[in-house]
Parts: sequence; C-alpha cells; structure tokens
Amino acid sequence: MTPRIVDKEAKRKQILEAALSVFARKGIHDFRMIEIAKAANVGKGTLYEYFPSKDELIVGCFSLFMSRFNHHVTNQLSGVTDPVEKIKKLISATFEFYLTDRALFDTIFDFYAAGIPHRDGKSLLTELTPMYTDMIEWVSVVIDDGVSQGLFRPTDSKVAASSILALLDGLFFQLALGVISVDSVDYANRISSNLLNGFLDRTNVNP
Amino acid sequence: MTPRIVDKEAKRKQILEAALSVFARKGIHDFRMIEIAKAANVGKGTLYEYFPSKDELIVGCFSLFMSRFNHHVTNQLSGVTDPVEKIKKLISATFEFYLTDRALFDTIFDFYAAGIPHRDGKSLLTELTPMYTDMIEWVSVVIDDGVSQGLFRPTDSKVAASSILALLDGLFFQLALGVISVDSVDYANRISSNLLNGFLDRTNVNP
Amino acid sequence: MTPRIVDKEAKRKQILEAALSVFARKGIHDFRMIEIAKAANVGKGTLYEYFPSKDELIVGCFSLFMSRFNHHVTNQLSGVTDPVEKIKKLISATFEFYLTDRALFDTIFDFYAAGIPHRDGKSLLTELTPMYTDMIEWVSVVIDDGVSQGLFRPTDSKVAASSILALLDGLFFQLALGVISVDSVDYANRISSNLLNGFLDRTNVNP
Amino acid sequence: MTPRIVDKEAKRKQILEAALSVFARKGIHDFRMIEIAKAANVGKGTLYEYFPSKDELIVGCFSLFMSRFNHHVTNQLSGVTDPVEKIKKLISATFEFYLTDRALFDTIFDFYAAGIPHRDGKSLLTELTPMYTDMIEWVSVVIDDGVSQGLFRPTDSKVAASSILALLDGLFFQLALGVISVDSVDYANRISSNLLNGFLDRTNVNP
DNA sequence: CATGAATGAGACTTCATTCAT
DNA sequence: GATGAATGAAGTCTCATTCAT
Repeated sequence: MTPRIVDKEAKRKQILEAALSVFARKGIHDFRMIEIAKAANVGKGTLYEYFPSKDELIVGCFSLFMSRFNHHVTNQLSGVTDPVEKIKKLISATFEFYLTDRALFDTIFDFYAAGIPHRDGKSLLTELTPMYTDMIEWVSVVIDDGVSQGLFRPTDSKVAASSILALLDGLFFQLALGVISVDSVDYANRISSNLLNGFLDRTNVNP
Repeated sequence: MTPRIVDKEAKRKQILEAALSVFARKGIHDFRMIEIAKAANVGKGTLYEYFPSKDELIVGCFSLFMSRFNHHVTNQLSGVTDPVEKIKKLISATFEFYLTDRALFDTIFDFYAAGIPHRDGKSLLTELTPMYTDMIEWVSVVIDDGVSQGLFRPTDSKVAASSILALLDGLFFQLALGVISVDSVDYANRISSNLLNGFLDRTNVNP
Repeated sequence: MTPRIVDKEAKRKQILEAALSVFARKGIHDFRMIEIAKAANVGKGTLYEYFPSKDELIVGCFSLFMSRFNHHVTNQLSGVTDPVEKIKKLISATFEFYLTDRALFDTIFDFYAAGIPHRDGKSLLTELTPMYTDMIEWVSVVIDDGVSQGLFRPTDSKVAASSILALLDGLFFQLALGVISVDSVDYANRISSNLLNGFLDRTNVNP
Repeated sequence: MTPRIVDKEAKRKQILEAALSVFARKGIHDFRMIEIAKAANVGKGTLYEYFPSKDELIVGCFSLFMSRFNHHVTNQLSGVTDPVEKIKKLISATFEFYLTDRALFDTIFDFYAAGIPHRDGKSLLTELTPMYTDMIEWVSVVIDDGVSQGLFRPTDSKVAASSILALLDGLFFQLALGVISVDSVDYANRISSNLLNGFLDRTNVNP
C-alpha cells in the first residue's frame, strides 16, 4: 500500500525485464552483472539490493518467465471447458506465447538446460521440475476428463500428457534451432491434429 | 631423429572422454580446464596442445558425442528395410543410446542449448543445426517410403519427421528433468505405438 | 545518489608514478602488473580500471615521462630569446632533467627502443616518432633564427638540429651505460662548447 | 679440427642467424624459442643443446652482432694510418654496416637498452659496457695521435671520442625511428665534416 | 645426437561482490 | 537508498624448459 513497496516492486520488474533482454542476446551463461545494471538503468549496487547474487537474478528471471507463461495460458483457457478444446487451446496458446518474443524465446532452452538436476547434485533452477510436473498433472487431468466424457480413446493419461508436452518442447527447440520455421499459429493447428489423432478418438477429432 | 612417438588420435580421444565425464558432472558451463586435464591424466599444457581453447574442447566433445550417437543408430538400423521397423528402431536405438550413459545423457541439453543460433549472432555449436536438418531429412525419406508402400497414411512427411524427433527430444528432456522415469526400453515401445498411431495407417500398426 | 567521490586524475597519476618507479628497477619488459599495483597501493583490479592493459600502462607512463620532460624544458626556456642561449639552455635543461632522477633516466632507453617502428609493423610507442620530429623542427627553427641573425654560420639547420639531439641522446645513453660519468651539469657546458663550435661561427661563441 | 667441431660451430651460426632474423622482425622481447627453432630448421631440443636458455641465446646473438660489426670496421680501417682518415673511415664504415641490413639494424636498440646496467642490479648484456669502453678508448687514442701530429686542435680526447660515438648512436637511433632518412653513405660525410669541425683544427679539415 | 610432446609455473585479465560516500 | 570505485579470487592460456624415444 505504501508507495515505497510499489516502487520496489516496479524496480524489481524493471531489472528483471532488463535481464531478460540481455539474456535474449547473450544467454544466461555469458552475461555480466554490469550489463544488466546498465540495461536496467540502475547502478551495480542497486542491482544487488534486489538480487543478492547472479544466480538469484537468473532464478528471478526464470520465475518471471514462467509466471508470464502461466498467465498467458491461463487467460487463454479461461472459459474453455471442453477437454478437446482445452488441449487445442493449450497448444495454440503456447505457440502464441513463444512467437510473441522470438529473442526471449531462445532463452527458454538455457533455462531448460539449467533446470536439469544432478550435475554434481546442484541445479540452478530447482523450480523447473515441480513446475513441469504440475503441467503434466494438469494436462493428464484434462485427458482423464475427456476419456470419461467419451471424447478420447481410453489411454494412459500421464503418458499422453507427457507426450503432448514433449512434442511441444521438441518443436519449440527445432524452431529455435532454425530447422523448422513457423510463420503463424496455423502451424499449431496442424500439429494439434496430428497429435490428437494419436490420442483421441478420431471420430471426435474429425467430425 | 626419432622423437617420442605418440598416438595423437588416441590421446585426443582420451582427453575427450575425460571431458565428457567432467561435463556429465558439471555441465559445459561450469568446469575448469584443470579439471579436464586431471581427469585425462595430462598436464594443463597438454590439453591446450590438443584443444587450443575451452570452446574448441566443448565443440570437440559435441562432435564425439554426435558421432557416437550416429554410429549407434546406424548400427542398429543396418539390415532394417521396412519403413515401419526403421522408425521403431530409430526410436528404440535412441532410447538405448541415452540410457546407456545417464550421466552423459544430461550433457546433451547443454549441447542443445549451446547449439541454438543468434544470441548475438554467434553460436558455440554451429554443427547442431545442419546435423538436425539431416536427421529430419532422413526420417522424412523413410516416411515417404512408407507412404508410397501404403504402410503409412499419406501425410506431410517433413512435419511428421519433425514431430517424431521433437517428441523424442521432449521425452528425453523430461527424463533428464526427472518428471518421467523409464526403467527399460519398453517405454520406447509404448511411445512408438502412440506416436505411430498418429501418423500411420492404424490398420497396419495394429494388425 | 552521491557515490564515492575520487579524484580519478590523481589516482591515475599515483599509479603512473608507481609504474615509473617499478620500471626504473625492472625496465618495461620484465615487470608484473601486481608489482605496479602494490607499488601504487591499489588492488590489481583497480589498476585495470585505469589502464585496460599492460601495454596501455606502458604507453601512459611514456606520455607522462615525455610531458614532464617537455614541461621542464619549456620552463627553463621561458624568457630566453637569444638563439645561442636557447640551444645552450636546451642542452643544460635536458641534462638537468635526466640527472634529476637517475632511476627513471634508465627507463628512457627502454622507451626509445619500444618506440622504434616496424618490428612486424607494430610499435608500442607510436608517439615517439612524431614527438621527436617536433623536437627536431623546434631546434632547426632556432638555428635558422641564429643564422639569420648572423650568430651561426650558415648551415643545413635540419641536419644541425638532428645532430645536436643525436649527440644528446648518445651521451645520455653512455651515461646510462656507465661508460662516461657526469657529476654535475658542468659536463653539459663542455659538450655545448664543443658542439656549438661545429655549427656556430666561432667568433660569436668565444668572444 | 675434427669435423664434429666444425659441424657444431656451423649449426651454432645457423641458429644465431635465424635468431637475428627473428629479432629483426619482433625485437628481443617478443619472440618465442619455437620461432627461432623453426627459422633455424632445428628442433626445440637442439636449440637448447646450443643455448641453454633464452637469455643465453640473446647474449649469443649480441656477441655475433658485435663481432660482425668489429670485423667490418676493422677491415675498413686496415691500412689506414692517418688519424683524420681513421675517424672518417670509422664513421663511414659504421654507416655502411648499419645500412647493410636495415631490419637487423633496428635490433641494435633493443640490445642497447638491454645492455644498460642496474635495473635491479642485473643486466642482460653485461658485455656492452666493456665493449663500448674499448671503442671510446680506441677513438681517443686516435685523437691523441692526431693531436700530437698537429692535425687536431688540442682537446680532451676522451670527451671527443665519447661525443663522436654518441653522435653516431644518436643518428642511428633517429634513422631507426624514421625521423631522418639516409639513402647513401654520403650522409656520413656531411656528418663527418660538421663533427670534425668541432674537434679538429679547421685548417686541416678544409684545406 | 635430435626431436617435439609434455609439462606446470606463472601472468594477464575478468568480474562478482562489497562498501564508503 | 543509490551508486560505482575498489578489490582479489579465480580462471584461461602461454611458453620456457625438460626428457623419453
């Protein structure tokens, strides 16, 4: 409520935005704190007021990134109740989100790589695994719904959910790599169809 | 006249193996040259005799990694002519390869992230994109074969190939992340089935 | 808002002084940055704040050295108008300057050697040649003045100027080498006489 | 007498020549032993057979350089008995020698700088000072001869000798620096005249 | 005897982090 | 609170020198 707190939060965002823009250009492994500070128009000392270490800045960025993604998808899905539509919408919303910001989009794979555990026990982004688990869970519930409504062919919903998300990640990777290209969200629809053909009862998919 | 004779190629391999083992523990962004040297049982200077820079060492490792993968898959596919079997074998061979060396397996995502272009124009692993393109091409040719033999439902083979590889990458990512687990190659078969259901003519897949 | 206030220029000088004192002991080819840092009572990092590389530190020292020399000579010559006196004063001022700081004085020959061009096209101290050219020009103008005033025998003023400076450099070299010694500025006067005997009209030199 | 010894001496020369050619390009402070080895067409180990350290190689080169210079001047002076001619010949021979090999010629100033004592007590080329002292001595004897023959005006022969050599060194430095240029040995004659005007009895110089 | 592969001490330079102002 | 000057730990890379063959 106090203006102080609002300012703090705003400056934090400002720094995070700056960081994300730097990450887009240099990845999360080859940037300097001073670059972020300059991009955010704050001093190095101020940066450390908000993020006590380089790692925490990266983690903060990842959180911002994921929360944005969640917001976007949640918005797109609000009001959608049909399981088939939910899956389709998830796919198209994900495409939309990534295509919104190509530069930032490349950063996701740095985040992904940084989220993988072990490498000596430590992982930078410990939040990735639980977040991903939640996503799989959410999708699998949707599929279970669809199955019980007779829309989907009975299947292992966990495997199906995992496969759907895997396919999406894999495709985004190929996009980032430049081996495939996509000019519009239309691509998502073709993928959806092919994908859903595998899990859904075709009679429902292609009426 | 006759200087010390050494098998340069063998020592190079030895260093690369050591590097790979270090990468497995620490990733490709947080290791020190001295660690590799120690792991390879050579002096720091020797390391630089074989790899003039840290980056070139990483690139060398990536090349070794990819060439091994190619060898493994090529071996597994030798003698296989049926398009459906080829796809199935590609999937199972890929699973096999990754499961062979869990530690190394985590490194792949560092390589993947490092292979994505732009980030200021430069990319560490410039070879990844052409390699990936070749793989898509290879799979798409197999699919075209299958289609012309009436084994697969007519489809855009490039999209199908891309999707198959995307799914595999995505699943391996989830494995590395720990959100799914796989104890044997059996998992591959379930994926194969689901996947092929999407692209193949079902009458052929489930006779 | 108000960051630490430091006199950057003063600290720069402080570092340069320290560097010069180190150079006097070790020359410009066999010193370590850490030595300069310690001598200047700053951290190694601070050194690099002010001089981005070893070479730039050397260049900075050379500039300081030359600007000091110029100041000294300029001061000594202020008010002197007679061409003969100017030459004499130049010589004595130069002696004075060098004898002021024996240690630093030895460094000059490292600077001189480092200022010679080519050696693969690059030269560390690119400023030396233009500075030297200016000095020759200045002396030659004085000589021309002297000639037109009938004080000097007509002569090629460029050759004469070059010779005077050459003689001085050569003598200082011998001093540094230790093959001649000089206890006072008196030596300069004897040299002056001999030298001027060669270029001046004797009737004017020894009235 | 044994061919062994001849071979040894020949290879030593070969290495020294190679070193000199490298020095001409890079100076004596910025070369690598491997460069010399390659230029001399020998292995690095062989290099160390002949010169147990980098410093000793530099010293060896300097010795070769100086002995060549001495040979050249001695040859030119053989048969010359007149003191005035001796001085003139010394000057012209020195010019000749330097102009013979412009590249190597630049190296001399590295040698000169490296020959200056103190810098922490140690000097790389300890031979320079005694050599230079000998040269001054030689010239001063010639001048004394000239004086006693009534050819030169009575003068402090040490100072005169020192001045003559200083002037020569200073001029060569200017040549190396590029602030003066000289296309032929003629330049030497003009310098000789001006110089001798200062020390000699003019009635003898310009008959 | 010649060679060049191997080595590791050592030097430059970077940059995350601190903290006086 | 904000700043950026100061710092030194740490890491890459070089290269003189050694020595097995």
